[in-house]
Amino acid sequence: MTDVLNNYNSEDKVLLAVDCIIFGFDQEDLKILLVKRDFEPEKGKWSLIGGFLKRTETLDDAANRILHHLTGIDKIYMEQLYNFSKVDRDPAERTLSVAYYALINIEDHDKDLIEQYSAKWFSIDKAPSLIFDHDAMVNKAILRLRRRAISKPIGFELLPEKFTMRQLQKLYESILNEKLDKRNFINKVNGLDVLVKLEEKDMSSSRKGSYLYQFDKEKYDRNVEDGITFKI
Amino acid sequence: MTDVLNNYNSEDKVLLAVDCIIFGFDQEDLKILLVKRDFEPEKGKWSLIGGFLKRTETLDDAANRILHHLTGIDKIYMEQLYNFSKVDRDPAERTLSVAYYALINIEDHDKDLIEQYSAKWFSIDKAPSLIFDHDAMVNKAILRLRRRAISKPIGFELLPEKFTMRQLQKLYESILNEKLDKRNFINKVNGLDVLVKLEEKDMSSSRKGSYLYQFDKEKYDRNVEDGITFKI
DNA sequence: TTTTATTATTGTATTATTAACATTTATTTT
DNA sequence: AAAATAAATGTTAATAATACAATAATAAAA
Repeated sequence: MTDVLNNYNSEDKVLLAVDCIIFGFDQEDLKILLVKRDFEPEKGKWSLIGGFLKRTETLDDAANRILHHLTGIDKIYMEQLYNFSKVDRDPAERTLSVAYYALINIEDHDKDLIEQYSAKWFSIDKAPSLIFDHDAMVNKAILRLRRRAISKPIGFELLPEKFTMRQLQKLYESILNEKLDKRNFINKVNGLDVLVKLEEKDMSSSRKGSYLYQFDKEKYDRNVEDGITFKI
Repeated sequence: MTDVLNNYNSEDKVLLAVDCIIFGFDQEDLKILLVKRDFEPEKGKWSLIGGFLKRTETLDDAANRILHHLTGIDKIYMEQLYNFSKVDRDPAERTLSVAYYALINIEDHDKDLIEQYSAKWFSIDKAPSLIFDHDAMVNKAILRLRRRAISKPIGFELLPEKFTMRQLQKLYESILNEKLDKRNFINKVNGLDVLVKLEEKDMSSSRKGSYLYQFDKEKYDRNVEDGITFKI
């Protein structure tokens, strides 16, 4: 690159990390996926799944590549969260990090495979403290997740294909970190008209059994567009 | 830095730009501040106010430094918007850009000084098309601004210290890009209990004159905390 | 001084949404 | 047959949002 085309030459270049906050849900708790870091600095400590941006890829690409490389998880939808840029956030070298977050259904992904990569699921409130500013990243991601959960129905990503109302409610309760009223929750969800009630019942939780529901992608897209609120 | 301390050495480094979407309001239109780019590539075209991150500063610092350097505007609150990372977004060299946005009161800042730096205010819908992906940045910023405007009262930043209800309504109408009902707007705003009504009147707009209002910072902080909605 | 023109100010009735709240039903186990 | 368990269901009250138009204050013009 010559000086004729640009005068960027005197500008500083930096390392750009991408760190992923992967949320999962196991019918009880909201969880995040962490890895034991296998290189210096902070080798051996728990951290978010992360890596470095390559010159030839977008941040979205990098996030997916890194997640795949460290967990085997493939092609999930991640959303950019924030750029963390404290000058000494990584003691080894000036590095900025772009945090990404995603929601996945724990069951959809091979647990053994994930553990084999030495990644591990932790309940949000039982997670170890993390390297660098990763705790701050997780906190920010939780806030974002909460805002998202009340502006549109979440569930597609975190629940199995078929789920009970109770499961959906538990998911919401763990995201919002508060108890919700059963009847109001169901009324609200039904009002959104994005679910189909199946004939099928889930018998695992009670004698009576509870109906299973499914998201209806078409209805979802038709009805959810304009930022409905889900405050319950 | 030695290999013992880290193994980042083989990682790519990139240029990181910071581009600022500066919103202003002149009692009529929502505006953005643009500059004529004075270096290659795309020299002479209109662009957002931008520059490069230095190794020794945070992104927030860089945004403020760049804004100050190009417009003389100092120490305003800017918020990080998004990191734009298309591989060929800058044809000259692999560069990512972190967009920041801010709201300022046009009158508060020396217009001549700003123009002297060859920066210029443009109404949102009359702005020229911009270099690279800057139009996409502006669009994203407008969406963010809209969401912010309905989740908490905006005005502090964009209006003069004393303003009329009509001005505040005009501001909202230009952000949301829709007509609002006078009476409902006023009722809603008064319901928030963040303004103080002054004795003083603004006589410039009518024979009757209209009362001036001021934001009450304390009330604002007390009442606005928990994400009230401003949907009107 | 009266009239006219202009913009500001104000309130109510209706509708929609949210919140609070407890009983009955289906089924299996004892 | 009784007991135990979790699921399913609806109403009322409170609050918030919306639609809507007449009156008041003043300066300028006649």
